[in-house]
Amino acid sequence: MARSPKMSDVAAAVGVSPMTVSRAFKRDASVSLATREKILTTARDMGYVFDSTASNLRSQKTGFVAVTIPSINNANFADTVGALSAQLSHAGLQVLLGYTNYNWADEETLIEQLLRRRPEAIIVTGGSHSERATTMLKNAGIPVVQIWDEPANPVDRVVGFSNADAMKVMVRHLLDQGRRKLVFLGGDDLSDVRGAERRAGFISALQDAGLDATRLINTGTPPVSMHQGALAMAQALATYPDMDAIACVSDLSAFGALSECQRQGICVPDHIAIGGFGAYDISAQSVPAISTVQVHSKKIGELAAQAILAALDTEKPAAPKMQRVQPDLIIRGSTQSA
Amino acid sequence: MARSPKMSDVAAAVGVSPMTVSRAFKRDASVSLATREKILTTARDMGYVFDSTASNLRSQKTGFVAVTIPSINNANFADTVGALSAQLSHAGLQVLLGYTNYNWADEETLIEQLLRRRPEAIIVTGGSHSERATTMLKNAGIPVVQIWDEPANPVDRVVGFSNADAMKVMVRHLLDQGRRKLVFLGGDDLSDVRGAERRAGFISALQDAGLDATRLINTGTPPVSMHQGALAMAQALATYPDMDAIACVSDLSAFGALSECQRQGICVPDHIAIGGFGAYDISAQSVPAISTVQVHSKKIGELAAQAILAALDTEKPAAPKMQRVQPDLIIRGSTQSA
DNA sequence: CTGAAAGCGCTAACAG
DNA sequence: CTGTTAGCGCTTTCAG
Repeated sequence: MARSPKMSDVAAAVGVSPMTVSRAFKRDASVSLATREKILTTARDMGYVFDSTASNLRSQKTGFVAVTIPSINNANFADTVGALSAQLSHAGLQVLLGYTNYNWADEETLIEQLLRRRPEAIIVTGGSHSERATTMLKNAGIPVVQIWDEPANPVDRVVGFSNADAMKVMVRHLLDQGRRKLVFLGGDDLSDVRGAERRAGFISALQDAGLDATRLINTGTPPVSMHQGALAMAQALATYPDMDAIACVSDLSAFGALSECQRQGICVPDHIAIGGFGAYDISAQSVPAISTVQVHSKKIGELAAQAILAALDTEKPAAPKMQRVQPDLIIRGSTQSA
Repeated sequence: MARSPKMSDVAAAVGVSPMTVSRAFKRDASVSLATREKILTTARDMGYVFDSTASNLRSQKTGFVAVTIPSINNANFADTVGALSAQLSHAGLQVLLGYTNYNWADEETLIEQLLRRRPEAIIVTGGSHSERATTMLKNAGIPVVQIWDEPANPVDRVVGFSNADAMKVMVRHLLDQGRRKLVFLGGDDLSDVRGAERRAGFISALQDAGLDATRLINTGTPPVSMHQGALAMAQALATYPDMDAIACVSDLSAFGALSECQRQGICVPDHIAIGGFGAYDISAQSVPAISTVQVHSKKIGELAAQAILAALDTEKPAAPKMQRVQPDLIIRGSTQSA
C-alpha cells in the first residue's frame, strides 16, 4: 500500500489549494457548498484521513483533556469519566485517560507524560500529589481541576467533597440506630488518600460521641475488593465479638462483609449493621440492600467538564473555583430493621 | 506567565545545539554523561516540558495505541484495558481509549476520530462493524486487533473466543445437573453482538438436546445491569412458573436474578439454578456463589498487547493471526447443591 | 470565497 | 559525541 494521501494530494485531485481543503474540513470555515462537497467526496474516495498531529502542532491545540484516575476498574471513577467524556465530546474534546494505581510516584510520571501531549486542560482525581507533580500542574499553563476531594491547598479549580464529613454522616446514622460498638473496615493504606480520610471521619465522629474509636480493621493496599471485605469481616468478628455495626470504606467491601455474615449465619441488620460507601449498583441489589453514601460520581464528571469548558472559553465569566458536590446518605435494610 | 520554553531555549541556556538537547531526552541516544545531566537539570529548572506534538509530527510516531470498548463501566473490559495499558506502557506506548456505547454508528465515528490521531495500532472490541468502519480499519496501514470475539472475516489479528460456544458449555453443565426447563436472560438487543451470540449458543445447545429453546427473556439495550436482571427474573418466574434453571448474559444480571429469588423466597439452587457469565467478583462472593464462565479478560489484554508489539517490531517473526483464549466453566453453589 | 507564503517545535539525515 | 540543514502536514496570516 502506498503512502497515505495528505491534504495536498486531495487538493491536487480536486484542483484547489490545500488551504481550501483545510477549510472544507472545518465546520464554520467559508467554502462554497459545491467545492466543499466535491472535496469531501474526493477525500473519502481517496481514503484520506485527516492528520491531527500536524493540525495540533500548527494550531497549538490538541483537543485533548487529560484525566487521571487511581484505577480503571472502579465503577465510581468510571461513572465520573463517562460523564466527563460525554460532555467534553460535544465540545470536540477528547479524554486522554491515565491510571495512577493509587500511587504518588506513578501519578507524577503519568502527569508528566500527559502534559507532554499538550492537553488543553487536566483533571486529576484527588487533592494531594508529590511536590513535583504539584509544581508541574501549577506551571502547566492550562486549567487544572482536582476532583473527588477537597484539598486544603487547591492547585486551581476543585469539584469534590469531604470524604471525612461524608463518613461522619454514615457513622451518625449508625449511632442514631442505637449502635454503640462500631468497627471501621479499610482505609489504612497511605496511598489511598480518600480511604484514609473516610477512616479519619469515622474516628472523629465516634470521638465526638465519646465512644471507642479504636476498632479499625486493615485491608492493605487499595482497591479494597469484595473478597478483602469478607476476609476483614471475619477478622473483625473474631477480634470484636461484641461489635454491633461496621462502617466500610466502600460498598464492595461492605458486600463482602455482608456475605461473610451470611456464611456465618449472622443476621444483618439485627445482629450487626453494615454501612457502605459509594452507592455502587451492588448496594441497591443485595439482600438486604446496603445503606450507603451516594457521592454523585456522574455529577462530579459533569461539573468538572463544565468547569473546563468555562475556563477554556474566554468569553464566559469565570466559574467558581471550588464546587462542592454534597454526598447523600441512602438508608437501606443493612442498617435498619424492616 | 511567559510562553513555555522550547528545546532551543534549553539549548541556548546550556550552550549546546537543540539537537543535543533532543538526544539528551532519548534513552539510547549518544550524549556525554555530563552534557546530558546538565541539560536535564537545566530543563527541569526552566520548567521545560517536552512537546510530543512536534516530535510526533516529525518522527511520524505518536506512541498511541487506540482502543475501543463498548463501555467504560464494565469490569471485564476494564480488566482487559488495564492489562493492555500495563503491557504497552513498558514499551513506551500509551492507550488512547474510546467508548462505542454498544453502538455501530458511534463506533464508526470513534474509529475515525482515533485514526486521525495517528495511532501506531488499533484494538477494537468485537468483530463486526459498519462497512465504512471496516474499510477504515483495513486501510489504516497499522496493525489491527479485534478482541473479545471470533469474527468470521477478521480484519487483521484476533484475540478472542466464541461467545456462543462459551454459553453452550454453561447450558450443558445445567443439563448435566438434571435441569430441563431452561430460560435465557438477555442478549436480545442487536447492538450487543456478544450478548446475541451467547443467546444463540443457548438456543443451539438446547436444540441439540431436543429441549424447548424458546424461553427467552428480553432485557433491552445493553449494558444489562443487576437491576434489569432482577426485573427480568421476576418476569421469567411469572411467565415460566415451572422453570428450573436460568442462564444469564452476564454475572451482573445473574446476581440480580439471584437477589430477586431471595426476595421471593425461592431457593437457589434447589428450586432454580442460576448460571452467570464473565467471572465478575460478585459471582465469587455472593451467597450462594454463582457458577460462571471465566473469559480471562486480562489474558485477552495481555495477548492483544503482545500481538501489537510483535506486529510493530519488524525484527520479530509474525505472530499467529488468530489467538483463541478458551473460556473456562467455573462451577459454584448456584447450580449445584452442596 | 480562495490562494500564497511562512512556520508550529521537533528530529531524520548527513556531516564532522 | 555534536552540529547543520531541511522538513514532517497542516493552518495562521495576509492578500486578493
